[in-house]
Amino acid sequence: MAKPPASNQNGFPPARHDHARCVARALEQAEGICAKRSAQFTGLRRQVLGIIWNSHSPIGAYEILAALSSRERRPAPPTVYRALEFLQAHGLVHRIESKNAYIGCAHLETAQHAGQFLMCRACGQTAEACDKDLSRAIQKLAEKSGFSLEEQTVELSGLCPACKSKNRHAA
Amino acid sequence: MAKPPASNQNGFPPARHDHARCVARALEQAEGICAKRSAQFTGLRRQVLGIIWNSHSPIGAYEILAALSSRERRPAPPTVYRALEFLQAHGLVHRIESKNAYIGCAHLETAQHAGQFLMCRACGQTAEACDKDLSRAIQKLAEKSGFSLEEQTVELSGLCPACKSKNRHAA
DNA sequence: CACCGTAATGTTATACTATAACATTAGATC
DNA sequence: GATCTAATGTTATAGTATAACATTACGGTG
Repeated sequence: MAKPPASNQNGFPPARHDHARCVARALEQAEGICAKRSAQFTGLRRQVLGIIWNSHSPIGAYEILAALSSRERRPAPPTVYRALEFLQAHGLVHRIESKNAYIGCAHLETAQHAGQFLMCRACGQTAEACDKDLSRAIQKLAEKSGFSLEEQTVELSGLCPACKSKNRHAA
Repeated sequence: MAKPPASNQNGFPPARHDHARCVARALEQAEGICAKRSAQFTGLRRQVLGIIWNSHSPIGAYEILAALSSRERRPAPPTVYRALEFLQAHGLVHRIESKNAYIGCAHLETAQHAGQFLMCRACGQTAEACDKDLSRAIQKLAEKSGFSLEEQTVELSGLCPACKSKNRHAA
């Protein structure tokens, strides 16, 4: 059994952690998930997922495109968007609507779920929460409104613990 | 004292309601709010707000631009985006991130607040909620994570009560 | 193994969303 | 009415996303 991913209880990764493990773990899990569904986890898709997992901050489609490019190879936008579509469909990445950007799913063990994101405006690091109480409150609001809930976007912006304390120490 | 805006308890406007009253009320309140802050509620800004309030569905910037255009007058995008910027800054409209679109604020009496939106995927109608329990759950999640919350995006998509019952009768 | 059909990727063009930078006009203040 | 600032106009361009069609790679079948 693989060790759990490096992260504090608060969902934000420690400032210094073995990030290679985060990436390797995500790719492994993705591979397993795709195999189970006989979905093709192709080289391109793996590469894009790797690029996305390169950091814990959401990354834009055109940044991915740039990372994918080299002297010999210069893919066009649809290449990236199609890979993203696949990865999103299988719950391997989430789209951050308020940033037009994409981030790797941090809860691959939880089948199809709507993410709740805590995004630091200073360092960009983004934690994915899966808060029961929050989910329940959303579900209740929907019920109360006679609304049949299908999808949800919950994106919270502010300062992560690390940047908050940095700020405090500064002026 | 003006009558409250037409709406069911669930936040969605009744299928048939005196929509002219919604618009008039929004414009009046906006006028008051701007006056209080000595912000200029110019003709253009009033016109854009009126276009946005023309329906209870979010509207895109370029749709607003089209509505603003005529044979004699054909404004450029910045005209609309600047008006939107002003209206957002004063809490008169909200941006719906997941749709790149804008909707009139339905809670002008509540000073600067983050909206919670219930968006019908069938008819587009969007209700703005201000759910205490949901807000509390979000705040709690932030605290638990040591996160200093500044802004939030909560956008729920699904079927509104009316479309839900229509769907049930069909099929 | 050769064939076929489908899924994936490549390629070109274009649509949609948003802003930078500078010019002009309109309003407030004195 | 001169002057200063806020608002709007104008031109150009950046950034995000998809449509449509061509080609390639892959899995199954005879």
